[in-house]
Amino acid sequence: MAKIKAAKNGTKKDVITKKGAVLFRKKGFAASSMRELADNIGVEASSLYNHIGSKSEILQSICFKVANDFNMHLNEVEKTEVNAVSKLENLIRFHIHMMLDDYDEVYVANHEWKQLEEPYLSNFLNQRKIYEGRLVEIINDGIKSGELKDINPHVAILIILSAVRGLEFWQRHKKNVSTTDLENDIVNHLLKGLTT
Amino acid sequence: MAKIKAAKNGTKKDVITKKGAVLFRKKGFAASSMRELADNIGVEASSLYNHIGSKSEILQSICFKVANDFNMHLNEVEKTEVNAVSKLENLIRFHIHMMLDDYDEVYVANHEWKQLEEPYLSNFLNQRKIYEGRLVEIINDGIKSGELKDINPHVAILIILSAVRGLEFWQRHKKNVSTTDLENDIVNHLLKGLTT
DNA sequence: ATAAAAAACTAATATCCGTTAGTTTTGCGG
DNA sequence: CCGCAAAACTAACGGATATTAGTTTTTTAT
Repeated sequence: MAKIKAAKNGTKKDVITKKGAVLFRKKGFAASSMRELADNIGVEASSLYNHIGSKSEILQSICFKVANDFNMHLNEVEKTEVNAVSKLENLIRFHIHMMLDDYDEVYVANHEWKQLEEPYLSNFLNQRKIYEGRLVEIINDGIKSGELKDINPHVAILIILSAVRGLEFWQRHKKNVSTTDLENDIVNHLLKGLTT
Repeated sequence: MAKIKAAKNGTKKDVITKKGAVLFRKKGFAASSMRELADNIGVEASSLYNHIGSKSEILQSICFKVANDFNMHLNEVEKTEVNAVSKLENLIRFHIHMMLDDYDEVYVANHEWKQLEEPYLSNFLNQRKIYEGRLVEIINDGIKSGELKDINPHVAILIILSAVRGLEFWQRHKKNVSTTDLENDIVNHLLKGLTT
């Protein structure tokens, strides 16, 4: 009946993946059915299989697209020749933008990666481990150069990544604060603290 | 066959709820089956219904027990007559302890509340909103008294709560850092910042 | 020891799930 | 306008799911 409308510069698989990200964010991957996803697109469930291989493949597309975006940006940051604090700030701002711009996809990658099947699960976790290791190295550089306090770099990364992830709760307050204010508040809090 | 062993000072429902928390944390609520939960306990799935009303009820027990623990502690903190920073530090340390001591339950309450059915879902979200509002008030007091920088209190709470939630990723590194060191690092980072 | 209560078991039901097969419709290039 | 490929449809599959009913076993209290 109704055909899947492919947005310009996007395949029909992309449409399914995007709608999947929205649905999986709202209800969770396991609690979302292919019939429900098809309904949201305006098509029968079986029709989806003309474009994708399986339900699991949708989740894979979402998770690895997000992981790749973060990896690519970190590559760029590492190339720049600035001090550690500048790199950190750059990364924090990128994470914030990803969280705000690709909300559904980032949310799903953060929350539903557990539902990935092997070997994708191991692959995903491994990529994350490596990513965090590279961030820890930046913190270590900052400590060596005296820019940063001598704290446990793993703890610092944990706090920074988690704090930014917390933006998933921000959708409610969106109206009251501008994105730039929000960004600056977060960077300031994480780098310079809360107390006077 | 094998009966459910009730731990001393706990009903059999408590045993099911605890095992449910572990299972739901590992696999997610929707992806966990009553048969699998029963297997973990060493019993047939139908036997569980002698002790609980439904699968959903297990999730409710977990989520509202956690919410209640946090509310009760906040009550105590609000009664104390100390400055805002002391209250904040107290709360941060409590969140850390809850995260480390009741890991499975807190994790499930944080991640699986979406699977609650109405009216429990609305009730849970409402409790959370009120809780965060009370935290915001503490931040506001701290700003008024000059203890805290003049930043958006909602953003501050967002960052603090999220950073502490990030401890769910800590289980891997547990071995390398003592709990007290971890606690102090987090409090310091959140209150005093990362830069020198 | 025995009766009552608690909690286990087996078996079954209706529903929903992802996915496949086979068929029909749609839309574009010639 | 025809033919072919893409993509929709209907129907069905086998399997898993939460839950119930009915029965038997186990524990508890007298």
